[in-house]
Amino acid sequence: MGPKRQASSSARGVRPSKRPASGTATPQSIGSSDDYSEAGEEASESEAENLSKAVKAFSAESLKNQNHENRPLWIDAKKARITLESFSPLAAHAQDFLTTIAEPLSRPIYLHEYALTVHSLYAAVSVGLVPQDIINFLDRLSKTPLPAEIKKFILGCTQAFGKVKLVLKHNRYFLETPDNKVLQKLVKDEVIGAQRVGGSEGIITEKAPKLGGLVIPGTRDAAGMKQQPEQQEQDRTAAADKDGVAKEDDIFLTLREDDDDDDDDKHIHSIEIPAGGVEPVQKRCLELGYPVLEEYDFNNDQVNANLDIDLKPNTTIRSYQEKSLSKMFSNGRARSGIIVLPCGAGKTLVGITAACTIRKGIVILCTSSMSVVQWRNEFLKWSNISPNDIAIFTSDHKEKFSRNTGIIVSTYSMVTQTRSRSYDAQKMMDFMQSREWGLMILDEVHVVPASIFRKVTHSIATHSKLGLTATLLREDDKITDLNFLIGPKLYEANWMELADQGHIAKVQCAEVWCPMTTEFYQEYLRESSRKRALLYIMNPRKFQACQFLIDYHEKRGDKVIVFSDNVFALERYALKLNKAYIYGGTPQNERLRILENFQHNEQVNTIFLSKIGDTSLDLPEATCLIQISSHYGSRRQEAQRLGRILRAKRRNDEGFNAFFYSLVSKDTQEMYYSSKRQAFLVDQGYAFKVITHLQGIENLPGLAYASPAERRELLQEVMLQNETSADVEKIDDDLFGARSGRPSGKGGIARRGVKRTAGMLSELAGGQDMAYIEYNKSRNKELKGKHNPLFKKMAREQQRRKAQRLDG
DNA sequence: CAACCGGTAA
DNA sequence: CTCGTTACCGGTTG
Repeated sequence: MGPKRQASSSARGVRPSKRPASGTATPQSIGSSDDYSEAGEEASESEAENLSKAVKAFSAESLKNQNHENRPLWIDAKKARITLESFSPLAAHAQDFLTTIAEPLSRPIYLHEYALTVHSLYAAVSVGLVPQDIINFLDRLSKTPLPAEIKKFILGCTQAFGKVKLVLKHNRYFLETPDNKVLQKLVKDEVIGAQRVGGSEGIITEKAPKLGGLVIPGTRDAAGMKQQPEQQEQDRTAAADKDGVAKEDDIFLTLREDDDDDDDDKHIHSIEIPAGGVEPVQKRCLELGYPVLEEYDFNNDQVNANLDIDLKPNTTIRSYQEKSLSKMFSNGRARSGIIVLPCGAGKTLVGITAACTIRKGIVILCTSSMSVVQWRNEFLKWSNISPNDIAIFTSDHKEKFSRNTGIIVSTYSMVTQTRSRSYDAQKMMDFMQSREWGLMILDEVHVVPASIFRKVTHSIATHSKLGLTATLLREDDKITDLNFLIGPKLYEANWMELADQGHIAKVQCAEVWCPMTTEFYQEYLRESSRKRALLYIMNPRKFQACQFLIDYHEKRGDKVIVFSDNVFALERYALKLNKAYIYGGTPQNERLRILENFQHNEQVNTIFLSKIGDTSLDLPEATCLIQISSHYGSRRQEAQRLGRILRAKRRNDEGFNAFFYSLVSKDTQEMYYSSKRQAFLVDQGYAFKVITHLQGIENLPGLAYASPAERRELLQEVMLQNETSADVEKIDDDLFGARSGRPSGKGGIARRGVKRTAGMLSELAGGQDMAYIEYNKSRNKELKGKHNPLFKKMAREQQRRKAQRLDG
């Protein structure tokens, strides 16, 4: 807030007497903006004066003049926050604009809140907006005159943005700017000056290129309106006419005139930079306040071979996908940046369309080998690319495309491997590093720390980068550098809006409060934090709620997924309810079998998943999701999980077509985490209903843990589980310190015998473990067929897990 | 020899 | 703070 306070006090000194003539009818009586925003601290202003001003300002007459329903914005100058009345007739347009220039904070039903930040403005400028446009637009839509601080803020942080671009032309890097003064300044800088090619004489001046007609495949323009390709260039106009609302175009059109003004006599000044100097120069420019935009003039790239790829003729992309792509390609070049779309909204297709637009060599990086395969399949499904031109590069699959250019799909870990590589992998990496790529698609940007991207961008030369993600947030701050490592956020979709348009499912979210049973709560109060978690997860009332909900939704014909982060709880729940479950230790083929059954077998309507389901598991359609334990306060996980049911669109006629339950034990830590986790979804506009009692739960036949005796037994098991791990922990600390050599499967058992104190208890716990392996079989076996060494294998798995549990 | 499994480090 | 994942290596099998 520091700088902003300063800005406001200096604004008071200057005190602009009049709003700029923006041609609107807002009366001046409302007072200048700084009066308005500083009413609290300006002691000299008398209450009466303020009051009379306010009365005048809000009189029927002046409200009519202000045309206030066409002014849906409230702007808080001090916090740089913008509030949008989403019920306004102009809301749709305003929203497009706001998501471009500001960070959406919270978008519930009626009022949307946005924050103007340095980053958001950077992103806005990088998609081609001019600061004055931003100001004019805000001024046009704001209910009150645009505060001078905001104006100052916008101009202050955008004047240097977007001025400098890094362009790769004919295989050479150029630092490019329309402002010669800026370039002179940069050249004088010692770091940048030392890097440039051609000494002090090397400033190149040329006429700015006219925007070339570019058609993004899959859009309406591509389908038949090729005579007017310019329409595509300005996403604002595109957005305006796409929605079929032609009324309010005047705002956009007036802005556009300013834009097109003197395109003809603009010049571009540039210096050349060697490939090795890109990183230091980029860094230095950032320090100097001139963040470098990366753009790829792929249409004029004669050096790299063209890739033979196009979307299949009958594929059309959805409006928001088009919108996001138009931000990327709006000036006929490819901008690097990040596109944020909810899961199930077709991120892959956006990537594919981008690839079909650029049509050069392409690298795609994913988090798991599963999604590598998926990406390849999607490419074959949506585009006409020849299967020979798209190669997979993972540990167990090392292909090359047959012709001189193509697509490589790989994983982050494959590319950033620092340890020794296998011979084939090394050869493949050499190949990737030896050539130049047109586009690099970075999937699931949010799960990868910035350091990985740094490595990736260092090792592979690419003209442009496109990051894709559903939730651009992490609990740690490893994501912050992304703005400059990949590029600014180009587009962020509003989940609610997509749901309303029927692109993703409408979800009813509920938090179910389960009271702790007295016995469990007693122990909960006594125990330390580590054991507490198990107690509130294994709370019998929660179990019952889970059982009830599964029963209820299965009867409705829903497919139910139950999530539990805690593997112990996962096993216990699944076994008790006789459902199949998948966790990390479940072998690959078994996973597939279970998922297959879940998808097609009428008898299997519920599966239990560990954290494995968050990513890297291609879940079939589910319509109900129950969460019984989760990872502390991770908003990302919550969002990711919700995303798992967004694809479901069956039964569209009803109000909701998907359900999301979060089971929480009342009066425990879980309540706190839960509220933290929900923050993101609430900001996206999801309303969480709290359910304190599930109607009819008492009458459910076969309700588990209905008798005190059963509950006591469960408690005993849980406590035993606790003591086991706790004891081992202590002993480990005493004997070996934090990390001792890890014993392999058999060794673990042998070692257990050595530790006397733990021995007895582990033995007991072990026995119980075995008991539910048996149980488990009964269900998982039905699903998978008779003869199988799987039993042995699973038993081994269990042993291994147990050994690990004992170890750490 | 290719495909697959199990173990380990990160 | 635990869980899950991947790459790589070496061994077995058809």
